[in-house]
Order: sequence, then structure tokens, then C-alpha cells
Amino acid sequence: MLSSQAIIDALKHRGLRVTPQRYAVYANLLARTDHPTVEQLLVDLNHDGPVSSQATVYNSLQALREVGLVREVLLEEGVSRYDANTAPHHHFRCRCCGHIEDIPWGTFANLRQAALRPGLTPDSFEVTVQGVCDRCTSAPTESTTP
Amino acid sequence: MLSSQAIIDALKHRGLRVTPQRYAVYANLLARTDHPTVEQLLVDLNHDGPVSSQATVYNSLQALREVGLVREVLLEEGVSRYDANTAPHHHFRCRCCGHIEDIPWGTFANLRQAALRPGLTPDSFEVTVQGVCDRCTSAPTESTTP
DNA sequence: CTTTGTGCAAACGATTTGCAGGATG
DNA sequence: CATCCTGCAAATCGTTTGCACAAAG
Repeated sequence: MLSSQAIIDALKHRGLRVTPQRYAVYANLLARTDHPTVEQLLVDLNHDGPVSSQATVYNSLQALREVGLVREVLLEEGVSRYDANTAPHHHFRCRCCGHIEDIPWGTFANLRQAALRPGLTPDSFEVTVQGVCDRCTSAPTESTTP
Repeated sequence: MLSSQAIIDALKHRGLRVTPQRYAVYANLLARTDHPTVEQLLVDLNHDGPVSSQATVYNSLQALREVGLVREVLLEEGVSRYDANTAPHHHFRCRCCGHIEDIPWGTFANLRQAALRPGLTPDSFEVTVQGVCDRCTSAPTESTTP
């Protein structure tokens, strides 16, 4: 959890102007462990009074992405999610409720040692695991992939 | 490589009517090792005279996906790709030219043995590797991610 | 002959963009 | 005070849908 000042510094040091909207988007992403969509972000940001328009959320995300503070996560059809955790890690997605959570990098050791065919020079590995989370194991919810 | 008859049988056995358009879409996907987008598929199918409209390609892909003959692959922002290889496998994507190729399932052994946090029940694992392919190592092309 | 698929064009939803006014450094 | 950002609305792009006609089984 970063302090407000640390967030401001992070933005400034990357050459971004600190606006209330940008601050709000980045702070919100840092505070969440799920990986919200633009729509979820908008609802959350404007929950207590207007903070940012939809266009500005898109613009902010693009700016944050360009300087490497935020990345986009593609796990489902037609849905872009955003993540302020820039350290390498993997993802788990529940087939049943759509819940998404991070899997620590160390969980899959030795990915880098895998023997790809000669000629391919890898520089990043990402594992996506699909399955069922504990909540759904005990009390199944409506499926999100009918 | 399946024979025409095998393709026809595959469609029929899944309860799909065999139309020239559906046949063409599925046969084309089976014949390719890249994972084309709808646009690439359309260009290729209609290269020598009209075979299928855009709407029908979308419809066909949806039908093929529903019966499990084709799957969708999400590797890049805003691009859905399609794959007729339904056996489990992983993907490599070249940062430089965008080339995509399959990585055999066996390349990453022991994924299933990984210790996820208790409560998560995994049923599929997929690794996405980004890096540089041999063509780009020797003769760099225009980047697709500027 | 009944059911399903095709193709067109219109509809749609997510994202991007042009632009005038406003805030930042 | 020059530059960059916001917010609105219009534009864009990929995908889906309604419907009349055609083809499959």
C-alpha cells in the first residue's frame, strides 16, 4: 500500500502530470487485488460524487500503461482488465463466478528453463490457470461461461 | 491434416450442417498453424472468388466454438484469434513481428504439480511466452508494440 | 418439407478522438 | 503562460442481430 505522496511521486517521476482523475485511477488500481474493467473502475471512482468521466478513465489508463505503472490483463473474451501490480505474476480465474486473483511468480518455478525450440528467445512467461475457487466449491454460483 | 471427408464427418458428428462456408472456415483453420483473426480468415477464404461473408464467418466460428472444434485465443489487445487445435498447448508470440506459434504441451512439465493456495481447484493451465522469433533476431522488423 | 444457414444492412457496445474550456507545472 | 488534461459528443471498429431468401437433410 503506497502513501498518497508515494503515488504522486510515482506519477511525477514518470513524467505524468498529477491530476485528480489520474491520481484516483491509479490509487484505486493499487488498492484493489482484483483486476477491474473500465466499467468497474468507473462505478467505484464515482461512487460518492463525480470524479472522472469515462473518456478520462480511458485516457488515464493509456497514460499509465505507456509509462509502465499499469498493465492490461487479457483473461476473458471481450473484457480488458487493468492491474497496477507490475511485478511478474500469474493469474487464476474461477470458471464459476469469474473471480480473478494473482498467483505468485514463484508458484511455477523453472519456467525459464523450459526448452523452447531453437530460435525462440523468450523474455516473459505468464501462466493462466482456470478452475474453481473455494467459494464456488462450497456454494456454486451462476456460471459466467454458460 | 484431415481429409475433406474427415472434416465433413467431424462437422456432422457434432450436429452441424455441412455448408460450404462452414467447411471452408474449419478447413482453413485446420490448415494453418498461425491463429488467424476474423479479418485474416476472410481475406484468405475469399482470395479466389467469394466464399463467405463476414457475418457468416462470425456465425460459423461461433457454431464451431460451441461444439468444441475451434477455440478462441486471446494473446493481444483487441484481437480475437481462432485455433482448430483443441489439444492442450501453449503459445509463443513474437514482440517484434507479431508471429504466433504453438508450444507443445510437454514443454512445460509439472504445471499440474504446482502448489496453488489451498482452496483453488485448477482444471486448465496455459502458458503465454513473449519474446523474439528467429526471423526477427536476424532481421528485425517493424515493431507491432511501439 | 421442415429446419437451419447465409448475406446484407442496421444495431450494438467498447474504445478512441476532436475540440473548447480548464488545470498543471 | 505554455502545455497538457478533462469532458462531452461524435466517430470508429469489431462483433452481433433481424430478416428475407436459399440450402441442407
